[in-house]
Amino acid sequence: MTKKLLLVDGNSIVFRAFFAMHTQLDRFTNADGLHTAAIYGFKLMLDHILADFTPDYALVAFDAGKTTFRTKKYADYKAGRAKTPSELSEQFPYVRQLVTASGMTAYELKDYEADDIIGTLAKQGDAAGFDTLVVSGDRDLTQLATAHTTVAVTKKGVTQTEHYTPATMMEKLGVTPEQFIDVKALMGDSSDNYPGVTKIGEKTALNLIKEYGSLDGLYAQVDQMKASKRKENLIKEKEIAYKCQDLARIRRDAPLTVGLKDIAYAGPQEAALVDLYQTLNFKSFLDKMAVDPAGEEVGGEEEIPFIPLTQENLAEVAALKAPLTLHIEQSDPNYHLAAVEGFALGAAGKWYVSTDPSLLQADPLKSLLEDPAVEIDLFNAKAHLVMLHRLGIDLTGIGFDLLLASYLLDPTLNFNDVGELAQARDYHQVALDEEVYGKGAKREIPADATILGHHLAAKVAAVAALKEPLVAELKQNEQWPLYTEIERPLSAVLAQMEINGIAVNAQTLEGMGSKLTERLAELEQSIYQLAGEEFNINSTKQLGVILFEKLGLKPLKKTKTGYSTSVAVLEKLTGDHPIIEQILAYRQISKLQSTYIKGLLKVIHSDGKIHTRYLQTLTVTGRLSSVDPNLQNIPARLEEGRRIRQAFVPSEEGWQIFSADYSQIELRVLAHVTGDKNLQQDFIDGEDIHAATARRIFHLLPDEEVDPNMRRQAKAVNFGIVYGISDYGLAQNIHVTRKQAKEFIQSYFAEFPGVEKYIHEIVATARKQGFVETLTHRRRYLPDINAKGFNQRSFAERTAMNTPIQGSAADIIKTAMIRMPQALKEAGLKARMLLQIHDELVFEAPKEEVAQLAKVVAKVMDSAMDLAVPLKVEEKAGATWYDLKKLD
DNA sequence: CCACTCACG
DNA sequence: ACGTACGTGAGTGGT
Repeated sequence: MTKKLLLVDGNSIVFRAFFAMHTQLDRFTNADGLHTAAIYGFKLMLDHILADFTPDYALVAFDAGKTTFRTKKYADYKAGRAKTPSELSEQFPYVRQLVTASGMTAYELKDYEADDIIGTLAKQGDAAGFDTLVVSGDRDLTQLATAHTTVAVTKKGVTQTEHYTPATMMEKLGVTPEQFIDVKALMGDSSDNYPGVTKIGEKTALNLIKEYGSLDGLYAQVDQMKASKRKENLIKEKEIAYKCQDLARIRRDAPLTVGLKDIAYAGPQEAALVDLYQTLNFKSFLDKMAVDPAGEEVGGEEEIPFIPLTQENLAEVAALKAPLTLHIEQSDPNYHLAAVEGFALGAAGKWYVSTDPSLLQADPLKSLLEDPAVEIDLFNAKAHLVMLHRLGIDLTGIGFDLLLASYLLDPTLNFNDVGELAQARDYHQVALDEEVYGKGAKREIPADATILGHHLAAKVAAVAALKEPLVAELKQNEQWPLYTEIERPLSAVLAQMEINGIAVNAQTLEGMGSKLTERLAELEQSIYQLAGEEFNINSTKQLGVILFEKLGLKPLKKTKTGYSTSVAVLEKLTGDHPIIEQILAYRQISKLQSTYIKGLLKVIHSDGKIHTRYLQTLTVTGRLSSVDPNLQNIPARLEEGRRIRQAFVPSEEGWQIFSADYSQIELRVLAHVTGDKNLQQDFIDGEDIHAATARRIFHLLPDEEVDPNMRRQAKAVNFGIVYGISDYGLAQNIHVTRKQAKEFIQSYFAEFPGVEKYIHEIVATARKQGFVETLTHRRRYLPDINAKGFNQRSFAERTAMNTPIQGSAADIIKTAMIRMPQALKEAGLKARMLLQIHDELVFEAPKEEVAQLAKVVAKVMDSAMDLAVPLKVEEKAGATWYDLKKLD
């Protein structure tokens, strides 16, 4: 058997682990206040690799200190680096202990970096005929790849890696590992503070090395290059290039004091590991070793005890002391249709479990669930509200919703199951649904009632166990009011809207469908004729071949996998060939047919209505999303698609559809949060906001008219501001040069200085605290705000800007929604709220109620939050969702 | 299971 | 020097 050698770049992996777990920094400390997140992440990664690779020899290399032979040669190398935060540096000694306790050698060498230790040993490994795996968070190490050395670079997180061999490097970058050094020589490395050649980035560097083979090859022929700024730079900075080459090259001959024979992998040293885990308070790793935090042996996966609930002992639940914890297991994520597989309920460690939903409907259990004074804790309140409603039970006293709480603490984490969430929180007494039920088509409820019983009991136990820490975190984040006053009451409002559903006329849809089928057939024939052959028009791959190879049209844009055939591309080709128009029409109609006609017909329930599900814990900004079906993207912009809305009708005779939408809510929020006086004044004056913006940025005189093109451009600038502006993006959008776009933006900032100031401040805030917040303290972490990749960092910066705007607008409409049912009731209205589409609420109401409804709804929406500018609501009513006409 | 395209705010 | 607008869900084709 070939021997296997594992070489780990300790420093870079620990850094990665630290930043990957940065948002959870506070959760990972031991009893002495030592931060442990990076140690934890490092261990996860190590276990992953060891399980995967099973080495015979293993070493983890660390950097020895600030000075190395590189800094001695070049004073600037790695200069200007931010100091390692103390939360991280304090963890390194433990990482080394962990390495040793894991049976591996930890090693550092004066004057050398970890890279050089690894490079040297990898070379020795190759010479000895070993298979070597190098693991690092740094892509520079890919230069070490050979036929027998693979380099694994961590991707997002720590446990996912991307493997580089000479072959995959050639495929991905088009250069050999050796050539990669020369690429670095030209492009430099900003994090290590060596510049490379001016104006040469990764793309250009790769192309040059591909063309000339090497740095030497390039300079041998540099005189023959055609005259250009780049040529000048290359010649002028030849010395720099070679210096950078020297810095980038990892040494393969470092004077190591260990050799392969010294670094045999010894396997985990249990006693040392247990000791260390106890110091660090790593409960989950102790669990895995079947040792409790005090050092006592426990039976690894302890099953949670439960009491089978039956008709006979049902009365016992009346004696349970609130708060109760409840979990109902669904057969399917769609709780409007799912069957109840079983449920668990109890308090203080006493868990009753049953598979018989009729027990829920029997007293005393039913009364308990319907008693507003009895607090019920659970995971996903809305699902429980809907399912219990189907059983005729009106759940009232919701206390703690684990799913909702977790979402508010970090909306980027998405959990579908108690087990996933619990494990992420280091609670390991509950299995994943996937482990118990299997996944996909193989999913099955275990026939053994005891297995199911333990699993459901484990779920309620987990909800109960996680309540206190999550509540504490919400309070610490100033998010408790957001939870109790917005999200928790909202879940009941949403449940009611979903239960209401919206009536859809299937005949109307079918009628439209047959017309569309005819038109599709015509278009299809005409496209085949123009193409000269039959093909699948829906296949972008086949379409690309027809357009760009057979018909010789110009491929204007590429995607990862081939030619782009998106609308933007096709529109530019209109006029070059008659087939283009036909394809655009085909696309439009086929979208309507498959997504909206067929798609909606499939999801009409037996009551003739569509019952969507709003996902309350999905988006990172705080908006809702809608699934099964998505009722937030029913066509509106184009007339042909808009007609789909004719099928959405009131559910009762003599009723109408009524809709109220916030006008320009995001720009109003912008005016509020930036405090910009000019923007605020424009809203207070109540003018057309895009026209007002145009007046300002184009410096129009008071008597000059705003022409439609100016207004259009100003509107695009306004959108751009909300999205986190860039000249490039704006230029793309309104088809002007980047220079012009830049001028528009500068002019905008000159007119709205408060907005410019806000943008700088919010980015600085994000950098400092690691997250941004909305008006209600809804939070989003932005770990990439300090990323070294320009793209990653820029994206985080735009997000820092956009999230408070989009998220605060979501806060406002959510507040209005919560107050709506009460307001309708007090006004004695029968109207029902049916849909929310981000800035719009859709209702159905008796025709004679509409005028009064308009007043009530406007008042609730206007006054939802007190901003520095007025909120404006536009209202419409009509016989169907299509026929809405403005009121007033 | 991912990439592409396109529907919405 | 880098190379994009922010946030979503669904249908289809192709591996």
